[in-house]
This record gives sequence, structure tokens and C-alpha cells, in this order.
Amino acid sequence: MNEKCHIYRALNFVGKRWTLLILLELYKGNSKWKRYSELKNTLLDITPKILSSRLNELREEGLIEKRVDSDKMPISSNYSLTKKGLDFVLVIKEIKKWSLKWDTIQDCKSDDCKTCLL
Amino acid sequence: MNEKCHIYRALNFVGKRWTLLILLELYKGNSKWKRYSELKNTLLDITPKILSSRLNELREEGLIEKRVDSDKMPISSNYSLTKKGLDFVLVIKEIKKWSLKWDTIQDCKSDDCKTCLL
DNA sequence: CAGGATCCAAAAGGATACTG
DNA sequence: CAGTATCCTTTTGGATCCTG
Repeated sequence: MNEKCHIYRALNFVGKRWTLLILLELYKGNSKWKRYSELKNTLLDITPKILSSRLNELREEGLIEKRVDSDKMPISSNYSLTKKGLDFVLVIKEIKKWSLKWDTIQDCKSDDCKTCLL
Repeated sequence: MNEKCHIYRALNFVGKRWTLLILLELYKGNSKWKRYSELKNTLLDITPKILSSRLNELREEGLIEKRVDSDKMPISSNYSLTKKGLDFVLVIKEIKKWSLKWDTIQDCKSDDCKTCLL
């Protein structure tokens, strides 16, 4: 409840819907820049409002950075994980390790589970 | 979004309000049993509905266990961290480490921050 | 193309009263 | 004491349309 509690601040953005999927998409890209429309097409059911909300939140927290190419039209906005964001992926992996250690379900049976974040 | 995704399952309960504070209270207790009323008194503004919801969620996920003493009246319900729950505290510590590593705010200035979970 | 604005639906949280 | 039931408020997510 404390605004300055580090744990709560972290959970405040990471606990939200779509956030991890966005981080994952950027992580898969291997530190490459991905444009807004790429993310939108990959995350099939996300609406533009939610996507930009999440991107802004992650940017405010310093996990991703944004680069705009306005030279050529149409404009393209690109996003990429920062070092802080990349480091956070390790935390997510810890969560997954914990879960795999204690869950009876050993695999989510999705291709993503293996290639996902572990 | 996948029901079986370990990461999402974990975030689904841990991301909720009060959950970490409850885990913290039980963790402070050093594996001792704490009663419902103790938790309610310590977590000042929590309402009975939320407290019992969170306790049930945590119990379903196997992070805490419940013991009821119905011998003597009035009945007392007691809660304690399981090994799985205790192990999860380590994950929370990882989140805190990450946050302390990257945040400019170095301390939440609350007594809790030091005694908290690190 | 990249989003902002608006409006609506759903979910979560919370206050209060009540019961075995 | 340890909750449950009910009702209400707030927050979040989502669908759709619009614009530089």
C-alpha cells in the first residue's frame, strides 16, 4: 500500500494484463526494436488503447524505451527492452522456476512454455 | 492469458491487493500460527471479506495452511505459511533486489522496508 | 501508422450488517 | 470469533471512432 514500497511498485505494473506478453515479445526480439504495429499484430486481441497504456507504463518504469522515426512517412514508433527491463526478465524466470518446482502441472502444454521465458 | 501459464498463475494471486502484506505478516511470525483476528488487527484497514478472500486464494494455491481449534470457545482459525509459501518469499526478495538495484529511490523510508522481506 | 477520446462492461475492492 | 451476504464505489479493460 506504500507508494514507495519497491515490491508493490514492481507488482503494480507487472501484475497487469498484457504487460508480461509485451515484455515477452520484446524479449523474443532479442533486443531489437519492434514497432507498435508489429506488437499489435502479434498480440492478437489487444486494443490500441491498452497497448499504448501498457507501453507508457513500462516506459515510465524504465523497462522499455521508445524511438520514433519521423523521417519517412508513415511515422513508425519503435520499442525495445532496456537493460533494466532485460534484468527484470530474470525475475520473471525466478517466478517460473518457483512455479515449476511446486506445481503439479509441469508444463502449460503450449509451445510458448518452453520457448517462453525459461 | 493462458490458464496454465505458471507465471500468470503466480501473478494472478500475488498481484492482488493485501496478498503480500498477508504473506509478510505470516512470514514475520516465523512459521508460527496466526489467528484470523490477529491478522485483521495488524492489517488495519482490511475488511473481513477481503481478508477471507485472500486467505482462501492463498490456501487454494498452497502457500498457506489453515488450522481450526474448535475445542474451546470461541473458535479460533489459524494460518501459517507452508513450505511452498516460504519458498515464494524468496521470489519476492528477488523482486525487491531488482527494484533496489534499479530504482533511484533507495529506501521506502518505512520501518517495514528494512525489516520487511530482505 | 500510432495513438488519443469517448463511452460502456466487467471486475475488484470496500462498508456495513448479520449469523453459527 | 470467524467469517458470509448484500449492496455500493472504484478501477480496469475493452469496443469503437477519430485524427495528425
